[in-house]
Amino acid sequence: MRIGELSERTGTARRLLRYYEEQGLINPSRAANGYREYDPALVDRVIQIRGLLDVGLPTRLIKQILPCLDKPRAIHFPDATPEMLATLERERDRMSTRITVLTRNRDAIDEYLAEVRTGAR
Amino acid sequence: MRIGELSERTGTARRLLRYYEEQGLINPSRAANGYREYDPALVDRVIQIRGLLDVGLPTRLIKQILPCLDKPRAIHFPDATPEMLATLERERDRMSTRITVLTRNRDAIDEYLAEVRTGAR
DNA sequence: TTGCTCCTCACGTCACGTGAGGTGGC
DNA sequence: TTGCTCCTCACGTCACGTGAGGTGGC
Repeated sequence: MRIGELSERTGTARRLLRYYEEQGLINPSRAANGYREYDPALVDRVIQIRGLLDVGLPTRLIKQILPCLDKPRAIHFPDATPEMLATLERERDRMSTRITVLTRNRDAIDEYLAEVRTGAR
Repeated sequence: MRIGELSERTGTARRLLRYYEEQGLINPSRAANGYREYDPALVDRVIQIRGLLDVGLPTRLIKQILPCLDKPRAIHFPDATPEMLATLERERDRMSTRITVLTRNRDAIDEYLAEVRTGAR
């Protein structure tokens, strides 16, 4: 598929799809006219990239981590160096912390909204 | 307290505390020698700011939302315009989405780590 | 031709990081 | 004086946003 379709299917700006390519996270081929051609499998990949960026991981790290998270996983076991595993563990813990903080903030806003609604009117 | 202590207590770089001040999110007073003086209540406030930035809210929006989230809440009911409430609702929903995505990613990494550990050695 | 998508620069933005160069208090 | 914290610029970075100016296919 071309960049427009991938953009729609992943909810990601075209500019960013080109940026991720520039950073080496995806590698679309080119049609004869120069248009980028994306494999359908890249839909999931882009969504995953977005998720990891969302966590705060830099593209440099995502580039290293992505192959580990591909399936079938067993094939990629040898790819995982002890350093990579340590990094993943640290990041997983940071993600857990972020989930906690996010949830707390979300609930605070939610509570506030509930109070306003019962309080007013 | 001074900037160093606030930095340590909130896990926030000094540079960022000055940045948040520049953006109008906090307003420390000044000692005679020019040093910033922070009220202890700002510890919670800074943590909350970090949480909201973490969600992806821009400082401009946080500046508007913060007073609504202060306690005691009842006092601030009149502050909440319908527009603000709509904004808060949208952001709360976006936060929920982010929590879901984050949790899914965290679990994917967690699963991978578990598989590697039982698979290897 | 019109209207769509695609392309490549390339500058702007926002929340940061990082240092230079200097001051005040123990 | 030494060593700490604080100060104000001010440039750099990274993941974006936004447009200019141009091309290809229905």
